[in-house]
Parts: sequence; C-alpha cells; structure tokens
Amino acid sequence: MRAGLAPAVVGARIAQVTVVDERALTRHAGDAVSFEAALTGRTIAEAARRGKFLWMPLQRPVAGVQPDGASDAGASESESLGNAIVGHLGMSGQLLLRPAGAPPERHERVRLDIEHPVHGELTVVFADQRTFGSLALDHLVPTPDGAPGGWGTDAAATPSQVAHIARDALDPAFSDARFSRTVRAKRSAIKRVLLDQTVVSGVGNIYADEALWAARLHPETPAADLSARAVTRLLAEVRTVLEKALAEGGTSFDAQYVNVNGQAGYFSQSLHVYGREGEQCHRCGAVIKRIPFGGRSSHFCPRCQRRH
DNA sequence: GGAATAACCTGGATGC
DNA sequence: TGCATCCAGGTTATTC
Repeated sequence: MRAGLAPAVVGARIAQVTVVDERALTRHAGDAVSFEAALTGRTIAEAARRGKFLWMPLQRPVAGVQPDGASDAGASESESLGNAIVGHLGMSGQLLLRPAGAPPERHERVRLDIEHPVHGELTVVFADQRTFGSLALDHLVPTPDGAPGGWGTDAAATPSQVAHIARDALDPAFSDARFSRTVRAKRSAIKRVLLDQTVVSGVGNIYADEALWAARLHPETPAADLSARAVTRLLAEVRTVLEKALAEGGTSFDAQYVNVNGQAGYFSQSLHVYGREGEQCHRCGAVIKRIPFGGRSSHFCPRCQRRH
C-alpha cells in the first residue's frame, strides 16, 4: 500500500480534508476540526512504513504562510523534526486512490483531496469497515539507533506513536542479535512473541502461522525453549514469507484487503496453513489443524510442527 | 514487571 | 425468512 501510494502523494499539496467519521481519528490528539485545519494547505514529503504503520511526513510550512488553523496535536513544529500523518489500517482499513470528485466509498471515514504537480488532482480515501484503523497528526521523534525510521524515508525519525514499534524484519537496520536475545528471554508461546510488535513488526496472524509452518515450529512452543539456531531459522522464514507476500501484493480473502487501486493481492494462493483447516499439509500430507489462540486461531500441521 | 485477557466495531457466514 | 451466534488479517488498556 505504501509503494502504491507514494508516487501519487509525495510532493502533493493537500487541498481539502474531510472527516466523515470522527472514530477514524482515535489516535489523533485533537478533534476533526483541528485535524482538517492542520493538514489543509500542507505538502506531503514522503510515504514511509514500519511494520503495519504508515506515515507521511509533511513539509514545513513556508515562513509567514500558515496553513488554516495552524494548531496541531503534536509538539511545536519549530522545536521538533516536524509532523506527519500517521495511519494504521487495523483489521479492515483501506487507503484508496481515486480521481478527484469520486463518489463516496462504502465505509468512507476520511477524504484527502490532493493536488500533485505531475498527476494533477486526486483523492485519497481512508475507508474502514470495523473502525479499528485510524489516522492522526503526530510529531516526529528521532530513532534511538540513528538509522532511517522505516521504508520509504532516509530520515532517522518516526512518529511518536510508532517509536515503541520494533523495526520490520526486512528493515536493513533490524538487529538479528537483539531479536534472538529477546525471543529466547520470553516464556510466552513463540507465536505470541512473533505477534508482539515491540519484538518484530509487520508480522500478523497469517504470516506468523506461515512462518512457523516453514520453520517447523509448533505455535505453542515456549519461546525460551528455542535454540539460537532455531530462532535464526525462524527469522529467515519470517523474512521469506514477508518478501513473498509483499511481492504478491498481500493476502486478500475478500474485498476488504486490496491495494490503493482496489485490487486484490495474490498471497492467499501461497498459503500453506492459514485458513486450510482440514486440508492436507503441502509438505507431509497430514491434516492441518486449527486451535484457539487468544480469541483467534492458529493453524499448523500436527505432524511437521510437533510440540517438544 | 511480564503475561493474558477484554474491549473497541461491522458485517458476512452459518445454524436453528 | 428471520434471528442469534460466531468469526475475522490489530492494538492497547486493564487485569491477573
């Protein structure tokens, strides 16, 4: 989604902001009026991502030219690294690129009308059925390691709301050694640790199940029981799964999971365990099992992912 | 302090 | 056909 959005929004001026449903601003410190006012007239400088968080840093306002209603929810911009629109899609959020004046989308929550120097007038729609996703204006803070904050930015900064999120497993600055130490210090089940975004980001329920299958690890294996070698293998499989999913445009089961043009990804056709309860394991032929996991499900092969 | 659970929502699928 | 129930790709506050 970041890759699809970037060419259309980087360098674009935000002409108008319309908050249709204020529940989309649950992570925004102010109200809808302050959100709309603070963004109107600003120019988007980048489109960056860490794990499942996406942010769009804003160019600083030209001296003497204040955007409408200059107050914002973050720190004083003159004292900070600047501000960014930060978004999370939650379970069902979408960011859609549409022509200017496009009719309302179903579950539309926020609309940004933008003017791009090359592509002209466009509309970015944030739609979200379950309203777990959100947009916010946030201030940027330095990264502790001095490396770029995420994909799509060279700046060593992230929105404050993203600062506690670990680097993405595919991030060049990701520390394998720290990951291994952290994982092996946890008594929780390895799947729970993989889903802990403060340990590694970008891994959700689908990709956790798929990576554990590839690494032949039972999802309920205590993380502390894993050898350093097993953790290294697991991290390699996490990366393989994420790289493949990114290349195939993500995992679409229905119309909720689409790219900025409303197109579905293909990774669902590459799944080995997720959503395949009762079907045969692609590796050994055993029947895939589904077990409850914190209000959701874990899928695994009982033969090639045995509990130790 | 770490780990587990509940809560936040809507809508599609399924069963009665 | 209508209603109730379950389930869904996430994060975070609360409880244990």
